[in-house]
Amino acid sequence: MVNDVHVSRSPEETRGRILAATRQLFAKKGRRGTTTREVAELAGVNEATLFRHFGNKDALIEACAEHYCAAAQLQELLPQLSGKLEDDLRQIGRAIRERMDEVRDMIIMSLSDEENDSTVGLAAWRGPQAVRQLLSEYMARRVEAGELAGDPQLLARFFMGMIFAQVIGRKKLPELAYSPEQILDFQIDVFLNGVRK
Amino acid sequence: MVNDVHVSRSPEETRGRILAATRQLFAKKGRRGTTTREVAELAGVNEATLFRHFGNKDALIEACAEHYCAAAQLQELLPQLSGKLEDDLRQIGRAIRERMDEVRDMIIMSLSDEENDSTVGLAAWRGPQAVRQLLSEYMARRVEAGELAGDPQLLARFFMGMIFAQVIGRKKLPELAYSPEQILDFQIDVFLNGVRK
DNA sequence: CGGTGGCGCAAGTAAGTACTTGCATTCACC
DNA sequence: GGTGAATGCAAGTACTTACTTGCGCCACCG
Repeated sequence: MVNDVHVSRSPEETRGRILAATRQLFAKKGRRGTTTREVAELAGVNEATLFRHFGNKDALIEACAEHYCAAAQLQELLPQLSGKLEDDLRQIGRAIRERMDEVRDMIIMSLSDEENDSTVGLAAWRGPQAVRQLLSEYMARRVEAGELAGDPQLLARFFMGMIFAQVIGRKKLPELAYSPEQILDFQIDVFLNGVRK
Repeated sequence: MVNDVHVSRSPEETRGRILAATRQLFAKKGRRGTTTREVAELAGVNEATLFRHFGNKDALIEACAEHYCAAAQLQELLPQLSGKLEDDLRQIGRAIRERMDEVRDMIIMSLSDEENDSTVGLAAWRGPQAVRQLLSEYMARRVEAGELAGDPQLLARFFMGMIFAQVIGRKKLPELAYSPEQILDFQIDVFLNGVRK
């Protein structure tokens, strides 16, 4: 017996562990800063196994981006909204924030990616893009109903930008004494009512 | 004569060219993705010269961060504001946007930096942090004057977040048919008046 | 005019890294 | 119980990269 840790792991599980480790490390150290050895070690597999699964490093990155950047589930959320604007926006905002939190690593990674049209870059932004499209349509409906004013595209972008800034900046700027939910409330409030007394 | 390009360049100029090249490449490819050879080539100097100036790669990065992340000049702007809230905010917003545009590369680089307390990370965020502090104080004054409502810290963070999202997302999301100035106008407008009709 | 300091150039070193290979081991399933 | 697929393991290859070194060239300054 060479290695005791050989306890009935399916190839799918192994694959998943490698992908998880890849995501984790790439987010911290970038595509070139991460070595296949590190990934294998963190995943608890042998480096050779990694290559047997994915062929080469680029394919691993591609698989990782594909795996973690599935289409957004906002589409499922939209039909079941209450109809009350403020509640809707809060639910949408929460969904977007959670989604962005999940792919935060990938987004940051894609920001500093050298090729602008790389697989990672495209995959990481596909989710947000789809969300923005849906959000634009939602805003357009609300504008048409006379509840909002302005260009729906701009409104959607602004709305997502608010959340984006919070998700990205959270780790770098000193912590505020507010929970994410409180901040979301504040954002919705400003978005809807403005700050002028 | 081995190399014709030896025409009276001061050491300071050489140093500056290396720093500029460093910034440019690091922004695109990250700290590990960039090689000293590339930097030297882009700067038009020999690789050995680079090491003679900075010693090693880390010191080069440090010098680069230090060089391009001097304290913000918002402090100079504040005293000469008109006093009219909307105009003030527009001027402040413009200054912040321009400043963030300048250090955008460094910020992105610091986002994906492995060590959270690295020199680069700290230096790149020093500017924004200082700005946020000043902005908080400005907001506090306006709240005290009864012109704004809410926690000044939150207001400042929100304000900067708006601009941050625009600066960062500009290159990745499909272009909008608005100029940066128009978008700033829109942002100020939303910030001040809200979007509810 | 002589020296000194900044630089180019070429070659080299040591370490890291992507990726391969051959073999032993274990587990699942027939 | 035997077979095959998935994996661990160790060693190795070819390449890149940070960094060094020794040398000669040239501009400038006294």
